[in-house]
This record gives sequence, structure tokens and C-alpha cells, in this order.
Amino acid sequence: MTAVTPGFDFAVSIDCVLFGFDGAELKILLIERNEEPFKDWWALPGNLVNHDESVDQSAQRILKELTGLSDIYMEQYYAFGDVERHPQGRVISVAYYAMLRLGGDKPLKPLSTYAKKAQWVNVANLPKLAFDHQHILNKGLEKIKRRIKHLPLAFELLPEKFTLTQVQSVYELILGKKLDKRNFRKKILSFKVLKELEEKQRGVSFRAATLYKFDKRKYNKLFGKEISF
Amino acid sequence: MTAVTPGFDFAVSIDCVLFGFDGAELKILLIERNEEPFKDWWALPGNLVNHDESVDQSAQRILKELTGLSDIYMEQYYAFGDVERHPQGRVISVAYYAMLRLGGDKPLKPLSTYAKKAQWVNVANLPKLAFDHQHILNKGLEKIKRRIKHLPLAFELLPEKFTLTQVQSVYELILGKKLDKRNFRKKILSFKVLKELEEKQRGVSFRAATLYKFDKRKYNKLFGKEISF
DNA sequence: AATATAACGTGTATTTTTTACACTAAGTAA
DNA sequence: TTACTTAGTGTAAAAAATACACGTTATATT
Repeated sequence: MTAVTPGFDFAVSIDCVLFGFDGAELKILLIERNEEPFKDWWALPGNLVNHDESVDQSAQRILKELTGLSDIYMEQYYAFGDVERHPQGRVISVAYYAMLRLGGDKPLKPLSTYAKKAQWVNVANLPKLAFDHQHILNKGLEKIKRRIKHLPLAFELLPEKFTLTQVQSVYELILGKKLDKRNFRKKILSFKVLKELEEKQRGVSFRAATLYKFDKRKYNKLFGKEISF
Repeated sequence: MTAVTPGFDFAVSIDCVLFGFDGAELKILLIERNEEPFKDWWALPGNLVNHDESVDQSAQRILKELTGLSDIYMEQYYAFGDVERHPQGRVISVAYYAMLRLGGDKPLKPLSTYAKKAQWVNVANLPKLAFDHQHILNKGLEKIKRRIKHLPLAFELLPEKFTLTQVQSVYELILGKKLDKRNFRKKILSFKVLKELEEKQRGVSFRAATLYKFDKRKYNKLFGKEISF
């Protein structure tokens, strides 16, 4: 218990909206809460910012504590500040999003008892979420829709080596519409940020597609040139 | 003095980045502070959020108190949350921007003694600003640069009736580059959101240009169609 | 071995959009 | 009337976007 200067009676929290792609579905990372309020509810990974850390640092720490994931570049996209958004006091929440390649290499393991577990959930089939998290998530989705039209974000969702069809799937899922295969390929290749590998896809039960990888060096040079789907 | 739940020891503030255009220069609205810290410094209009108001409501109130302006639609664009950004405690600042038509019709008159005065200042010639306000402003500028490429924001800066040359000036100022007159006109007219008036410019000392106005109805229908300069 | 299957990978013609570019017209002021 | 300054206009060439369909190839099945 401490005495306070008037005005200094807010809490600030972070909520993380992590998108993932498993090759077929767009997923989002949720935790099952182990604390009141909303104990046992599904929620976005989130918690209060500490007094001695910046909100950016806090986002990293909280993500790690609740999911075990570290070194994920997240981008801040909105601060949610309605009076009634948190039942236990005045809490402003700063939301971040990131896109992740999903795979066995990243085990989800909450380090804190604040979350019972963390799990990837299909965006198309979500449970009821705690607080205003559905709203926060919706706004995150809108954000990446706008962003992916102009930046090659799709590659953050894909494994290091991927096929052009996979890239197209990501665009189609996020934009919510079908794209023409030939035109899509023409365009995505025209940016010259994909490197064709010698290698082919393995373990598929039909004709294997050529694998590509994303050339970040070339992408960074590209700068300013905007893409548009 | 009140006792606090741990974590509830932050303050949240609002900072407003208001852009204005006087026909020639891009301006920004600053106040001269009348309170510590940074008393007598120039700063963005900003203050602490009250406990019983949402951050959006707070932005409206604070703008009004410090400048006398009301009913300005402002859009939130970023939350600044570095530990050291405020010398008197842990203050997270949520930044908003708006674009305004500048003219004699909007007197600037602080209603609170927190600001000595409010004044439009040329963006190209700014004084040293309080806190991290230069940083907040820079980020706001980047934001509107990106936005104006895709939305007809320019019209928010212009008077109700304006010439095509004025529209072009706004684009050139914000984007920081010259545009071709014929191509610019072809493009801006192609969106069919401008209505040509019978009227001509008055009081200019050379050939008077035709006046146009922005047709918000048509613009709202446009939706989805993106513009790009 | 032959066959069926399912996704891979490719090209062209048409339309639309973008770009580059320079002069005459109109109004004001001296 | 002349000088000045900004308004206003068109076209050709290049680039980008769109619409559209079939032979190829690896695997699985019989």
C-alpha cells in the first residue's frame, strides 16, 4: 500500500494478439486464465505492466511468462481505454500483434501460474473471450488485413521454406477472398524477394511443389515500393 | 491520498497532434505550458486522463480545455510508454491526431490555466518541445504520410470550397515532393468525390481558379477503393 | 505395369492505370 | 496595351492488372 499523487491510480496492461498459420487455418494464441477475474476463461495473453519497464519491454516479458515464447517481434497497434473495460479498476490496455510460423519447434509452456495453458485456436472458431478481448482481436485482424496488402507479412507466418501455393493461401485467408493463381505468382515474384530453391516439397501425396525462401536483404532494399493485393 | 492495489500506480495522459494548413504551410497546434514540469516550454496539447472518462472522451476534453476547440474528430495512433518519458512519475501517453481547416473561424483560447496560450506553428520551424513531444509529433507525421496516400484526408485540412491547386499543395507538403499538375488532377478527379462549383476564387491577384467541394456522401460509398499518390 | 488422381506450373491478349511532357487561356496590375 | 502569373488542358507510351485453360508430374491404387 502506497500513497499516491492524484491521477496516478491507473494500471496499464498489455494484450498480445499472435497470429499463426499451420498450413491450412489462421490461428490465434490464447491462454486459459488461472486467476480472477475471468478465471477459467480463454483470453489473449496479457497482464499488467510493471512500474520499471517500458510497455515494449513489458510486452516481451508478459508473452514469455504466459506462453514461453521469446524474441518475437510484436508491433503495437492500439490502446484500449474504456472506463468499464476491466472489472477490478481502471486499466488501460496496450495491444500488440505479431505473426508467427507455427510448428513443433515452438512449445507453448506458460512459465507463470497466471495461465493454466496456452494454445493455438482457429480464428474461425473461437470461444467466448475474457474482458474486451474479442474486440481487441477484431481490431488486430483489421490491422493485419490492411498491412498485408502493402507489406510481405505473409512470410512471417510461413516456415523458412515454403511453396508459392502456401503463400497464396495465407493471402487468401487473411484477405478473405480467392486470388488467381497465375496472377498471384506473377505479382509476388515481381518483387524479387523470393529465392527459388533447388529443393522440392517432401512427404506430400501428390506432385511436389518447388520450395522458395524469403530474402530479407532484398526486401529491406525494396523499401518504399509498396505492394498491393 | 488513497491506498492502492499494487500495479495501480500509473497515470495515463493524452497528447494531441493537430495538423492545420493555412494555404501555404503545414502547421501544428502547440501550447505554451504554464505548469511544471516544463513550465514555459512549448508542448503538444496534452494532460492526464481522469479516472471516470475513457481515453477517447479525455482526448476531447483536454483538447477543449487547452485550446478551446471542440468536436474535432481525432484518431488515436500510438501509446508512448517509456519508463523515463515523464520526469514526475510513470505516465503512459496515448497520442491522437487530427487534421483541421485553419481559419479565423476557430479562435484559440485555452480555458484552463494549464496553458498560457495555444498557437499554430509551422511544422518546418518548430521550437524545442517538452517531454518526448518531438518524438510523438514525428510519429504522427509519419502516420499521416501513410494515411494520406490512401484516404482523401487532404480535404479535412482545406476550407469548404477550395481549388485543385490547393489540394495539390496539401499533398505535396505532406508527402514532401512535387507532383505533376495534369496527372494529379486526372487522378483526384477520377475518384469522383469532388464537385465542381459554378463559383470562382475571389480576391486573388491573378487568374481565379474554379472552386470545388468535397462530396462526403460519394466518398463514403467509394469505400474499399483505395487511392494512391 | 497401367491407370487414376490431384496439385503443379505456365503464357498471352486485353484493359486499365500510370507516367512523361508543354503550351494556350484568362484575369490582374501596372 | 502590355507584362505577369496562375489556370487549365490532351496525348502517346509504358507499365500494371486482369481474365482465362491446359499439359505436366509425382504419388497412390489396382
